[in-house]
Amino acid sequence: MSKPEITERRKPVASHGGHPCGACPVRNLSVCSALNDDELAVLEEIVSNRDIPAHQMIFQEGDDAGDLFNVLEGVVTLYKLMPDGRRQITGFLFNGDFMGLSVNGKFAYSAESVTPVTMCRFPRRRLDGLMERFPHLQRRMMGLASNELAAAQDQMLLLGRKSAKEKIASFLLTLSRRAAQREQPDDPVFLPMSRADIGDFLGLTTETVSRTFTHLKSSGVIRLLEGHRVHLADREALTDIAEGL
Amino acid sequence: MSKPEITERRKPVASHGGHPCGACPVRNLSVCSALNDDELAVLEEIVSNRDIPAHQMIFQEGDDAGDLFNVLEGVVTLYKLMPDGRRQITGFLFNGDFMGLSVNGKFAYSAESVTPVTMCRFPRRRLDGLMERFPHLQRRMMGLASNELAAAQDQMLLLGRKSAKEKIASFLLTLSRRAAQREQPDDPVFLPMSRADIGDFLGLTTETVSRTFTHLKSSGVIRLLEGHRVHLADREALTDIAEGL
DNA sequence: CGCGAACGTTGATCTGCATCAAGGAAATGC
DNA sequence: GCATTTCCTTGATGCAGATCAACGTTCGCG
Repeated sequence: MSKPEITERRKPVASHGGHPCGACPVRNLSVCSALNDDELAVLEEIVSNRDIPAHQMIFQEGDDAGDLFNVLEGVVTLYKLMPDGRRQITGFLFNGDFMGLSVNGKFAYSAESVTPVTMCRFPRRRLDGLMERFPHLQRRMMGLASNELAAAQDQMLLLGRKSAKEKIASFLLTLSRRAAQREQPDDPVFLPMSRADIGDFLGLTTETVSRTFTHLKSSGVIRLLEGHRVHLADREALTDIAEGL
Repeated sequence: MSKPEITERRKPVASHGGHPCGACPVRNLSVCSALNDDELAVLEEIVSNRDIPAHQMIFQEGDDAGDLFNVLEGVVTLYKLMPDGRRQITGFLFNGDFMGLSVNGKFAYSAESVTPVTMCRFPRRRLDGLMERFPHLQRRMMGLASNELAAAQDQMLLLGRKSAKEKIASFLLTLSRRAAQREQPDDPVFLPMSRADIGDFLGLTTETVSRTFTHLKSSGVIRLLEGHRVHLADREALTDIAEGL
């Protein structure tokens, strides 16, 4: 395959019992965790899957937000651009994470795959219908929105008031904690994104990100490993740094 | 009264028809706009009012988030603190604005009055009950959360990627637009908060805020008026500055 | 496997904003 | 209405991180 393409997989009609959503790898991480098996079967009626290669645009700021997405596998960035190309990444999404909250029916940010990604997709109108039927689904959505908002506020504190060192330390710890929540290894932290991406998330340049990693490494707090992984050698020191102590 | 105190006004039992919520100054700005008169009467059962003097703490990060609040009059800041005292203001609230979204039943930020404030207060548990009964109320809450999230993302772009001048220009325009939404004058923009507050919102120091105002003033883009007001003399120029053009 | 491009690191220099300092204006309290 | 405090502005100086530049390393692809 020379030209990467987005693959649409209309889910196979459930024929012999085993249905995708029930076997979903992120079933108890995401929205779906609010639903029991019967309800999940209803959800499955409106869901379709998508495979996306690395470094592909998923949607753009301002696009009609007809769909909501759930990341099953891989990493996604959400970001905003200024006319001159300055970029602010507002979040990295991992498996189980949800995206698509919109304002006036338009996406408020763009989304791009960092690695190859598998997602599932819900038409917004249909999902709204389900929320009317299943109030706990709506509760769950509200909870997710609240969490996102709290994360956004932490990020504002980071961007507005932390030094480069504090930013990198906070970033590593946040990734580690989120991995733990997904029941994935939280120590060698997986950093699939580029230095430029990290910079655009933390309000720094590539060079400063790189220098700061080097500095934390030579002070023995972290160790850079093969395959985009970072070992948090001294987690306590890292926590202190992150909080400015 | 030498020592300022928070006044709790248990609403008067509706006796002769005219009920506070129906006459609420922010009725069609806030959550309540989702409700018709009958539903509003139910809401009124669980609501109580509070008057708070200027520069008073309303709640603190980590407090049990038993209540939700709606600002009727005055200005409130939401903020986060670092152990060494660095502060990031995550938002300014005006009349009609809502606060109290929480994570794990705790407030994720502190709230403080900037001016004297009148608020109404809903016990969270009771409001949750109402949301089950009135799905459009839940929808409305979701909409408010989405808007807040979009605003938070704009603020991340501002904090991470904009210069001091761009930050101040964006700030003034945002305040102007929000005033218009509340059907208040959007041109002489009202800035009741201190330079220090503005700095802590924009990730700048007091001095830089002051210098940047002076600079915008001497380039004729704004005019500083009496009574914490700013006239946007050249709104187009301000817009261009805000977007980095 | 070997070539080219993208990515990462490191160094030298520059600059926007922070910090330090001090005087002026405007609230606040008696 | 005067004193005191707090806030705002302006100036001088310093520094964290940006920018500019160059080289090493990794990865995708033929």
